[in-house]
Amino acid sequence: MPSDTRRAPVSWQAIQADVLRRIEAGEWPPGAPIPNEVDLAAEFGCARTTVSRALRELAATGLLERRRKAGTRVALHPPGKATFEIPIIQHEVETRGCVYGYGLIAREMALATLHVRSRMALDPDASLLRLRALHLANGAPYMHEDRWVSPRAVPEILDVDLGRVSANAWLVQNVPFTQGTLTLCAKPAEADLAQALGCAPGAAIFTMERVTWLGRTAITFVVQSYAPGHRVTTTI
Amino acid sequence: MPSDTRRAPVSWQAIQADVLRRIEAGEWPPGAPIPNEVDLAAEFGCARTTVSRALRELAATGLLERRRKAGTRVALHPPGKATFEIPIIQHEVETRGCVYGYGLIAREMALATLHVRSRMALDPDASLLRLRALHLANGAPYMHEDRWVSPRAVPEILDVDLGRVSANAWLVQNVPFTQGTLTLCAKPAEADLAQALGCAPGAAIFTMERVTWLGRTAITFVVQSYAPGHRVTTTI
DNA sequence: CAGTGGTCTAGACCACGGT
DNA sequence: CCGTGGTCTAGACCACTGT
Repeated sequence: MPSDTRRAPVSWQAIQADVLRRIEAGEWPPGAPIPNEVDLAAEFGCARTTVSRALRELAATGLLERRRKAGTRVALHPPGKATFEIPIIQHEVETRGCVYGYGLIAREMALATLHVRSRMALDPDASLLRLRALHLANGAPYMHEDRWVSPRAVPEILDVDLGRVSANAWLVQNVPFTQGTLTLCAKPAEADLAQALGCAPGAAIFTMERVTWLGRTAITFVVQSYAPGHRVTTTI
Repeated sequence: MPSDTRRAPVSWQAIQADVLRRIEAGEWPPGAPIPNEVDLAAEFGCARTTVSRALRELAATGLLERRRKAGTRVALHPPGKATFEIPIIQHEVETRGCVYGYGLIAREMALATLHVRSRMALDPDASLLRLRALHLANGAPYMHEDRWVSPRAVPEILDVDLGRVSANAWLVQNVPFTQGTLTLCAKPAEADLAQALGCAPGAAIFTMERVTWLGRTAITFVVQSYAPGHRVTTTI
């Protein structure tokens, strides 16, 4: 009976981890070339495909730079891309162990302002659904939301009872989006925003502005203003 | 002579684009299951591996949800992950068409505060290099940086002339990092920060706090406070 | 149990881009 | 030119999980 000469398969995660280890250990310093895929495959005793898979993600995150013929190098400028998830507010609040609450402040049809039109790439006569709402954590103001929705993109929203379900939640469950733009900044609280959030006028407010698109049609533009002290944490 | 029956290879990008198109078109609405890999491979006339590759990235971005046996569905909560690159300040300023400037305000060895120690996982007696610096755009304050560097992790930095090269730039070009934590928030400007940035005390300041790690060793902790009006834009 | 995604293989061809 | 990464294939086995 012949001996079973098959190796245990080598996982791409294992290779990735080992490459990371060598970089951390200084074995492959920034800027240094690393062996090509064929050699690495031989060293690890696996198919080249597997090495490729392992290195692809490292290159995607920017830790490695790959060019045909030139080979693969440890990036000289570890570019550090940060990713963070756009939260579903209710989940976010409940994750912090608080009771979530929601209140609709205003609902109206309105002509888009110039600023909104430019962000959503709309015609000058575009009429949008404008919503202002407050999200609560344990009854305290958590985030104020000023939202514009295009009924042309999402006609169904006109029939939704947005006093009960937040536009955020409804859109998330009913309209997929394929692209989005997110802008982060700090703003002083305007008088009415300060009143809604229950903070002093001029307080430093963390603000997220978001436009989401389905193909080439803008679905919604929203300015979310968080109560003072809000922090967003992500991993690089 | 037999006719050449080979098909042109089907690229995973093409499959990915087509899947996206169907989702955008509403053919596969949120929550709906999509055909399994074998069926899709048959439909596209390619190997299952190629379909897998196409769908993997869509699942990674959260547009699709995949579970063994249950199959693949269009995500009900398109979670929207935003990614943005940690900028090299000089590049960022120059990209905006401004002349970059840099000034070191203070350089000292100091015991880490409790806050810094906890963020960097340091011993109570850890002595760190503390730097305060100002980055300028066209001579105007652009960003104030309060940085702590661990000489244990990066002893070479003690010999660098940080009056000429910013710690940011030096670290980026000389020390790779494998992990990092980024916190974003809005803060009112303290008196000395307001003076450094040339703004009113209490102004809303966009702040990024960052800790970077090489393996399990914290390299640096930095609080970057941007001049009022700063905005960060990313794509989802 | 059985269907589905996850992964690995060995081989092949191609595209890019230094030399 | 020709080395390197990028990709596709056809087949196989495995891991997870809903039924």
